[in-house]
Amino acid sequence: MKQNVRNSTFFAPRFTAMDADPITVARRLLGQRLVRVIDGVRLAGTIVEVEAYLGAEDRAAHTFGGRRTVRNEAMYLPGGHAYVYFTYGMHHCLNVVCGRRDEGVAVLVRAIEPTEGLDEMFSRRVKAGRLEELCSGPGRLTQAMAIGRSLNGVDLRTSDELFIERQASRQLPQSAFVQTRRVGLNRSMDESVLGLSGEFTNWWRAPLRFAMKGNAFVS
DNA sequence: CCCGTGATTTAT
DNA sequence: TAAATCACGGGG
Repeated sequence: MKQNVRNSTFFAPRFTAMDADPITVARRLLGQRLVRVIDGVRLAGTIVEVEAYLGAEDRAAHTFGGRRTVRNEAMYLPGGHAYVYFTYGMHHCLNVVCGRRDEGVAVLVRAIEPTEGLDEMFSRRVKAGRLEELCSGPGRLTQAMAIGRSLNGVDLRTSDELFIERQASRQLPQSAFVQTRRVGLNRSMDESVLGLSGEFTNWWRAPLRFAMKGNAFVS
């Protein structure tokens, strides 16, 4: 039975405050609701884990050094757009572009706590495991929600296929989330480099991963 | 720990 | 043209 999209939750207010810097947006995104609509069916979950990528000065960012390629072009769109890329020959990753046009900054969505369309999401996952593994990981959540390159560059503030609904009425207090180094980065980024700001920064150690404290759906 | 997988980037 | 890389996931 397909869920009728014309219900109250479908018209929940959109989360649109994505034109700030990626660290601010990362914290704001925790607790918001990521929504994917396919054939009128809602797939949704609460964002519980994200990572900030700081652009030209960030060794781990696809836009490091101001690099502009066909792949990362969407990351230079204005804040509020989606940057979806394909990696390791089999996984897609979803990023929320932040800041202003041409800044090249974004937030990677690493995990959500699934709340709607669980059956549909399980059926899309090759390995249907426990609920805690359904959308916990950047590649897992894109597979469960059928987020692929066709959604690269869409405006999350206006799209009816992929968007974010305002869930938490205010920003989470610092005590509600943990901050750690980012996952999956090459250790060569451990060397400190002189960033654009003129200060030495260690991008491997930089605490740019944000996760809701004690949440079982964090990857 | 290791490997599948293939687009993208970088080196030659 | 070839090699290396990769914001990962699944299996041992």
